[in-house]
Amino acid sequence: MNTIIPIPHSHPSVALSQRVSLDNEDQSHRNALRFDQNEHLFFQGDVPRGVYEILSGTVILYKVMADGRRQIQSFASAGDFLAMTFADRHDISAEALTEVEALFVPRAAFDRRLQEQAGFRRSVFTLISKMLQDAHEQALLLGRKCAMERTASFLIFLKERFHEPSTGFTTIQMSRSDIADYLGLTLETVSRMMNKLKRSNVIDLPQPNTFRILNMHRLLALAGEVEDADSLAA
Amino acid sequence: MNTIIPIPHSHPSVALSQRVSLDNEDQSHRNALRFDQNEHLFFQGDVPRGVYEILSGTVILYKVMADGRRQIQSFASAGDFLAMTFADRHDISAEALTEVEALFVPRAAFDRRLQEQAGFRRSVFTLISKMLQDAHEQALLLGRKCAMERTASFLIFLKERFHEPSTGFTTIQMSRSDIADYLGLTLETVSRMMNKLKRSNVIDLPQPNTFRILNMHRLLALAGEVEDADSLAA
DNA sequence: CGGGGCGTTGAATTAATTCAAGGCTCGTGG
DNA sequence: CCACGAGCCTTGAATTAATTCAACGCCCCG
Repeated sequence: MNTIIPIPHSHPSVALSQRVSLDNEDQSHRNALRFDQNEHLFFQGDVPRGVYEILSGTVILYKVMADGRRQIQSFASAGDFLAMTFADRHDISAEALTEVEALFVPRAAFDRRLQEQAGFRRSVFTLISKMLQDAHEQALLLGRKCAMERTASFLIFLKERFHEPSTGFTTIQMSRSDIADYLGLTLETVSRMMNKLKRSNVIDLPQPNTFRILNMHRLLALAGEVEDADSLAA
Repeated sequence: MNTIIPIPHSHPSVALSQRVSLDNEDQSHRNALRFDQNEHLFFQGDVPRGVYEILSGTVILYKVMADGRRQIQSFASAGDFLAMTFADRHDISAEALTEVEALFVPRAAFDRRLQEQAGFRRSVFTLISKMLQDAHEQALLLGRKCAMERTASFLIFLKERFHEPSTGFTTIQMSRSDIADYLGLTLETVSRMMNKLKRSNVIDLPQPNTFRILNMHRLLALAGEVEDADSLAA
């Protein structure tokens, strides 16, 4: 999962061979699909055929450049719709970070629901509004925040999204390399920032993929969300 | 226009006092509005009341952090819809870069058109798809491209959007500071990159705000759009 | 003529990357 | 059962891309 994707734009044959689950499309529309970890739901460059509604698991959406540099756009999980595009090609790839269950809704059926169900249309619009706002927030992070601010912001995001009340901890589902490609940093920098937060007792990080926020106020300040001066960002 | 905005979230009273044009809202719905250069259509934090359809001019959409750092999200011009959000607050501010004419459509009227006109709904969805794709492209630029690649990408974007066939040149409507806040760089770096492109005859830059692409192939390579090795990026 | 706003350029500084080495964990096979 | 290797993660040192700080030039307007 952590290696550079060698094929920026999948050739149709390649894409098909890797997406065995999509064979189900033809058997029955609005089908439940299963994707293994690291399997792709679709590739940048593919022709969109319908919308995926995630039922369980986590998907990463990303873009790659010709030389392999990767930018992860977002993480999608239960309740999210993917590929709600009217473009003739997917501009991003979608890869299962964990095992994923999804509902596939062909474009025509999706269109019909938009037409006929006002409530559905409203919730889709709300979802898209949220996606755009997230994209704005991400642009601010990538364009204007330093490494520590990005990392702190990310940990807050993770907690809001993946916190497990039972243990009080949050599991980091993705590798340092994935985090780096989401935050526009290198994996070494991500590691350094996280361990710096650990050493300064802002977070508890018993394992590389499990953490707990010890000082939320401080973390918010470090994330640049509060008008607080020099905490320990430098 | 180039100074840091001192008020990240406008207080309602402040926002109203600056948006005199909005007084028209109550006189007649679906009203044509005029905004002077540097006037705001709305502020980050305002309650959205409807959608703006740009008829002429250019608008910048941006976010500011508590300490004044600014990230410009996008430029909107004729045909674009702004504030198509279902959130209860604007997450970004919209400022007229030039004199702007816009149509204001109250949210209820916009909803109705969405419900009743399939063609309108489709074109709105297509527009939103495009906005999301642009946001993805921007995230890739901000997260993974170096200063020269960002600058080259921006010049190509400007040309596609603002090229004037009559003169063969493209006018740069915004300041170096605006460009920097769009590209996640400093204004000095933007200036350096542009003049480097000028010195190497990739572009013609007779005035700071007017340019013409002399070597598109080279510029595309520098933008990271082509699998080309070391052009002169460094 | 003077001054403000923008843009350019150089020099010093710094934040983040790159390169390199080593450590931990887990699964597999001897 | 332990050894070994692969895959991640961490950490340090050197390097570099971009920023910061500073000065200056240009152009337009009062």
